[in-house]
Amino acid sequence: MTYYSEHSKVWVSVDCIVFGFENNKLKLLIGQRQMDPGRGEWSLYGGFVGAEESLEDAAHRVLNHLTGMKKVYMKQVGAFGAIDRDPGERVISVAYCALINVKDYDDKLRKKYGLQWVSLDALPKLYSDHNQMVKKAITLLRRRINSEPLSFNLLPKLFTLTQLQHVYEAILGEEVDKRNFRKRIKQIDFIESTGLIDKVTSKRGAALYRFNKKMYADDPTFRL
Amino acid sequence: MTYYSEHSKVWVSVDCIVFGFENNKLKLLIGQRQMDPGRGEWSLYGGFVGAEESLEDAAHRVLNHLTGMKKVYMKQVGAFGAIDRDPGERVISVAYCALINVKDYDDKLRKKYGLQWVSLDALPKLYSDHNQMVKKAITLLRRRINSEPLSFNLLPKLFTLTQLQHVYEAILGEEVDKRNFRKRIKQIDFIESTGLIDKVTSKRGAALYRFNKKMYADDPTFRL
DNA sequence: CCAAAAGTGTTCCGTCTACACCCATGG
DNA sequence: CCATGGGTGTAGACGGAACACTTTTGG
Repeated sequence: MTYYSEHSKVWVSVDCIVFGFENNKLKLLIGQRQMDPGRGEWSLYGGFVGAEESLEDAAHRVLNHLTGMKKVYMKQVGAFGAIDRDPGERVISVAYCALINVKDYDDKLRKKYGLQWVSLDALPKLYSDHNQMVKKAITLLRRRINSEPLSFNLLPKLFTLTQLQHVYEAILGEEVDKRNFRKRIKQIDFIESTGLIDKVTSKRGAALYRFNKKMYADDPTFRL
Repeated sequence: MTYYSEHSKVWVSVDCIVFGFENNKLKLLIGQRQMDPGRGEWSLYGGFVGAEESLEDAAHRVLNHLTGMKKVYMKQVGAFGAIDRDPGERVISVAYCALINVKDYDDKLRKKYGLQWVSLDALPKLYSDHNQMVKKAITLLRRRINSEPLSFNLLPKLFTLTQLQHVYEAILGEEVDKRNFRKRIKQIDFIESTGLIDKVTSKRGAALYRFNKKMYADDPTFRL
């Protein structure tokens, strides 16, 4: 197959931009590089794409390796291919954005890999072009949060409306009016009230809601 | 650098999704593959990414080679990396979307490469996953046309409001109210009327407008 | 003189926004 | 009993959508 062999191959990696939500803040999972080049620098977690796996598979493999979690929401952010983006060799990287519920994530695994949840407003300089990747991921999140049910991925299965509102505020970076927010939520029938009451976060108790996936699949219309 | 060499490299290509606007229709530039695998199938035009060029550079190189045009509007659509997406070898491809003014494109070059402008509603089955790429590109276009000044790339420097409206209708796939459209355009100060009149497309004559790039750069706010 | 495209305002309706007070309970 | 977070409605502003006729001129 000489047609292909005239051309050169390159390394391709995936980098995972893992967002979580904690203390009413949007957080990013980063670690310090254990290898050269860039040993010690803050970095997203990534991995090379194998010869026998798709980009999506590679991204899920890396994330699963890190967190033990499967079926996580992931979306491609884009391919990053500047020649010298990696200080070692020429590597093209495809960034993927994942949204996880921090509570579902085994903290022992987090510590095992030396990873940290860092608040987005306090994000340090990251390795290579990883800051760019994060920036693009946030732009995408902001653009999509009003037309796709993303936010539930950052919350437990059962959540209160106040929690949900805080997720929106964290992603949009601005405050939201409580009454207007709840008014709109009520019009969305796949966000349904379970009869349950959460007594942990408030004395009075707050109604617990959940995202009805099937109902959404039947009529995937979402406008917030 | 054993850290890298443990992993396998892959071929990476770019594919250009070239949109044009003609006869009030959005058109796509495609050709028939001249090489195996897939010889004779309709296809986007692509090329391998060289060891010494960035993804953007590769996309521009391919487009420039095809059309002779430089400084064309291009935007990354995404990376496509299913294992068997290319029937020959494992190739990961990054799709780029370009918007060009058909009139600026030398038709001799088009014929030289055997390319055709095909209306989007009559798009044939394309090679590999190219239909998916096109679909994603259109989704992106639709989403962005109201928040970014894309449409001017499909028109000559001077254009009439009716032409501009037709571009919107072609991209959105639905009719637009003339009076409402013009009302909104008037509020955008970087779409400015030159004093000129176009007598080609109408007997009465229509005012020619242009996109003032500098004015937009000063205040890049765009809401249509 | 007529066909063909350019150009022009107003009204209505629905949506978004701003805004303040009572409720229930644990400590 | 009080501090804390949960829960509720309305009025006014704004923006988008619907809608029809006059103008110009080349052929």
